[in-house]
Amino acid sequence: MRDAQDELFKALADPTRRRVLDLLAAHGDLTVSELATEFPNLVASGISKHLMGLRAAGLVRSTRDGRRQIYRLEPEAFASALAPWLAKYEPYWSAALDRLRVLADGGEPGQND
Amino acid sequence: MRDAQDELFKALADPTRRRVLDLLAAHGDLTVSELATEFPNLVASGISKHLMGLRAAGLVRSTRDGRRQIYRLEPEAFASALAPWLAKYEPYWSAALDRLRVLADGGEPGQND
DNA sequence: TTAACACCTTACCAATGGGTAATATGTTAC
DNA sequence: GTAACATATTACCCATTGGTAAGGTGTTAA
Repeated sequence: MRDAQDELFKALADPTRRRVLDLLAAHGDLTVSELATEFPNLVASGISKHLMGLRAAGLVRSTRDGRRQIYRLEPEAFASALAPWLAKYEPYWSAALDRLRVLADGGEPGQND
Repeated sequence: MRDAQDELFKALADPTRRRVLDLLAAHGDLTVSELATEFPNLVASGISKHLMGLRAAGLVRSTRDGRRQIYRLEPEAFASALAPWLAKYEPYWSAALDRLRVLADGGEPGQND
């Protein structure tokens, strides 16, 4: 685990892991099985491996509940790895983000993507 | 080029490419040779390959000046791929970014990282 | 205590990716 | 025109990675 920023972007490189993070960000706590139902084209051990990766990167944390393992986002680690990089590029993304927010205010409510 | 967001995060996964983007964001226009001097442990064709990758992802653009190739950031593509993802996680990073900004105001001036 | 369950771990495979070396292409300088 | 230059392209190597399959560990239920 050399650099947190490195770990973060390596974790974000895979669409499955990004989706896992999305789900955890949206729903809070989720078990492995609950996550697995969102990836029907993937075998259980595949999910597990991705979760291990995210845990190794410090982006998620897991606790045990009986025979189930509950995963949740680790917001501080996530944010503290991301923020310095974001700060460098703020002039580039801030305007685009503002435009998105305006669209979201005027448009139909619901999930964005 | 299936998804712009996918291309973006795949491009950001490599530290060399992130550094190239950093340099372009900081200095504006740079030739391949100028970029190459920042990576003494890398052979010229290696840089070229990374630049091709960034160009394929639409994150940089290149123009010709005689026998030199000038690369620059493509801010709109960069921002428009990043913004929707950022919006989803805004609650997570915004506080950390605020803290960074406060530190930057009170601390010594210079490059952040 | 035995069976089903939830998840992890390991072994293995094919594909991708970052790196170099060598070769091509186009451009300025001589 | 020929040589040096700047960059791109190709071929190749090795490490990493995403995926599956199979087996292991601990836990609840019967």
